[in-house]
Amino acid sequence: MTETGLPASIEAAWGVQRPARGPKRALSLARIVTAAVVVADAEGLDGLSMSRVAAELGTSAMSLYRYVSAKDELLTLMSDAVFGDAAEVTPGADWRTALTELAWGCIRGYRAHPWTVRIPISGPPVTPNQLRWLEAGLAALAPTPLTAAEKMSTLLMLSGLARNDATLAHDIGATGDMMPNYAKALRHLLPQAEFPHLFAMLDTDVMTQDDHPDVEFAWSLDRFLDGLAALITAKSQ
Amino acid sequence: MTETGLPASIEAAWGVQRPARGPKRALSLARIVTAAVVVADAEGLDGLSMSRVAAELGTSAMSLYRYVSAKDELLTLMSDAVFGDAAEVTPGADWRTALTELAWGCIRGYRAHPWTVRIPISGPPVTPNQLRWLEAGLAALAPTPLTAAEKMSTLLMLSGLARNDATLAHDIGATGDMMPNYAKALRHLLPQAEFPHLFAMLDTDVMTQDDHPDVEFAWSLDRFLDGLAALITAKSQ
DNA sequence: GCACTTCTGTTTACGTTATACGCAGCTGTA
DNA sequence: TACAGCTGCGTATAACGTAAACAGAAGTGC
Repeated sequence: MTETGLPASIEAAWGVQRPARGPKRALSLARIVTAAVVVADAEGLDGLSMSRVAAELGTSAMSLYRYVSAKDELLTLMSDAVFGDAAEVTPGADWRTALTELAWGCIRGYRAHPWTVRIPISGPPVTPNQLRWLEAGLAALAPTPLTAAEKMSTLLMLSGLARNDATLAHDIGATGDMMPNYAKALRHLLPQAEFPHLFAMLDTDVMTQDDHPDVEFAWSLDRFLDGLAALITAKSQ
Repeated sequence: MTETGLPASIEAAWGVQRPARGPKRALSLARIVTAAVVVADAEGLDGLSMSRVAAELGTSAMSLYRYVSAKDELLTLMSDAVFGDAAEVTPGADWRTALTELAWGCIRGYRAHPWTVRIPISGPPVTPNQLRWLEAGLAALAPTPLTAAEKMSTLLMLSGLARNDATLAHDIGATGDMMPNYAKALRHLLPQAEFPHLFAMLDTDVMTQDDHPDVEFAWSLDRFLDGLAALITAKSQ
């Protein structure tokens, strides 16, 4: 904790240096975070232990605590690192295409590093890439007649939409191979009288045959943006 | 694992009995789950250990493994227990009010037991209350011209919306007391030149003064339902 | 009524985890 | 040059989930 009330590692991520006394530092926060991302990519979030990350860097687990005061902080920084290029928007785009690009930027990060969704959100956004994404979203919404609160709600919902899609793709899709079994299990277990619509759904190939996940997210995103567009045009009159 | 390929505890939740040999069972799955919910309510998900749940019931930790083969299964059942009354819809309601009620049913569960959002989704829905909720949603959407895939996408998005709202309310709202500090911290840390819109947002009271969370969710929900209504009327011609 | 089987709760133990503590040495400043 | 403070590192600790083995209880078949 420092003057800002934020953990020192977060400040370090923003480039705040600490007084340089003592021996040269053997590691850096950036190296630790990238090593942790490598481990998580290879072995998942369950395989990510401080020892494992330290082994990747050739040091001991406790050395990392010189840079990060708890594992949660490392997770927060890992989560931020994943969204390095999620905030890039083609300049001059209207709000709808800009928001679409921002949403797909999130999806890109989630698809590349699916473990990200398992990291608990530990508070309001404070890391550089997260705030860059927020800034880009606010810039895109600046010309619209939405109130400040509505802009924030819009962006919170947008990122939540992406996170939700990634969660489903990761956790349900992981067991996607047993989807045929899934339908069979439901048919055995459910009392058909109480679940008529669900039984009808099992007969279609919707449950077993998964669409390309991008199609599903694009659909959800378009529903939301349609609703938002309706509000914007209504307020523009 | 049994014939359905599902864990025995899940089948037990559906009322499948096992052959009754050996001593009388001292506990029941339902008692274990409710005890675990009590513990999680009191001490959060981090404070929920098998020993802690067992202590709540006056037995030892290993006893629980006669009913649940892993902690994850217990978590799944806890998550299901929270949504006991989320699937209740006033009969005869049109699709929009029915979906609204279903969404608020989720929110009710999340608000009462915020730790639910931290439980990872371990697969497609298989527990009774989750499937009841799904069935109610499919029933509400039955009169609409949406395709089967679109109905599923709609309900997946609806539950994701609620989950997202709960996640934000829980993780960000937990640190809500330090929200004034948050704005101050950002002002200190961010380079203003790169974050003009965010700085402007900090001057409003949107970041610090949090609305009643229900307002925010209602807004998000209405945006989505507006977009869905547009699609439905377009398809109805 | 009795052996056998099956299921019960419990005990013990193991492997991992995050991380608190303490030490020895390096380095920038006075 | 002295020293204060920070460095990396090894060790130690407490808690966790759960595998394996065990003694006893309750049904089943003869």
